[in-house]
Amino acid sequence: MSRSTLTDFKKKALSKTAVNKEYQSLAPAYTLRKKLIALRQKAGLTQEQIADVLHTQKSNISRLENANSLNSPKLSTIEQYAHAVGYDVEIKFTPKRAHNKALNTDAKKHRAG
Amino acid sequence: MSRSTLTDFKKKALSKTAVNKEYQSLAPAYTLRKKLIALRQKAGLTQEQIADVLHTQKSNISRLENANSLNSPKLSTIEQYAHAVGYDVEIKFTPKRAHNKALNTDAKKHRAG
DNA sequence: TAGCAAGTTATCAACTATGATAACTATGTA
DNA sequence: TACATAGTTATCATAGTTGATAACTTGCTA
Repeated sequence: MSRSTLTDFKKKALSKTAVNKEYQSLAPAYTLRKKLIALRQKAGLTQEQIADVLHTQKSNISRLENANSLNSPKLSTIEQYAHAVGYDVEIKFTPKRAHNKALNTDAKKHRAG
Repeated sequence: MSRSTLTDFKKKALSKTAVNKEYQSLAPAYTLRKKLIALRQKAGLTQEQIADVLHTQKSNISRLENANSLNSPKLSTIEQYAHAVGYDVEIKFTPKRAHNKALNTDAKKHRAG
């Protein structure tokens, strides 16, 4: 296992230009969901507890935190989740980084896990 | 007229807890749209030019920048817009500020127009 | 006046995120 | 073993965003 699977996934994802575009939008989604989970655990809440606060179901919270990344949540959904955990949401715009160069993580001897 | 209308709106909005919740979500939406417009103008692009890049229509761009604030865009939509203008999107979570206190703008002798 | 560019608003169809329910896995505990 | 908790996944209906077209306003220019 290890990283050959991930490498293959990247190659496939980058093979087509259209898919490449979608792949690029995966990174922010990933970091978002990791942030959501981190905030919730930091608040010491379960998915079900957040679901109760937001008057929804724990399955929906799970989907938001851990989706296929094929869907993109609404901004209001993120805000509601954030409020339930005690945070406000701010959208920051940073100058766009280089294109596909940034994806050559494997060539950099993979320092990060 | 002048600000009595706005005051009434706030009172109405704050009268019910449910509506209060929606009202609070207006501020982030406002700042977001202002940011979007600022970024576009900074890039020297028109709504139609962005629409072309994203393969959509200028009316949709206008709606995104200047909606009733009754709708909440998808995160991917914001990201696509940002990319068209040369920016990446990052979602920041800041500890939630105080609740309704911040809404007592009228009591502060309304310094802003 | 006419014409053009930029942006807004309204409308409807198509797409998709969300709400809700249920069944499932994994873990811990008695 | 049984039971409970936490989280995941699948499914469908509903709600809401987006796509697309058209008509409109405003400002600028000839």
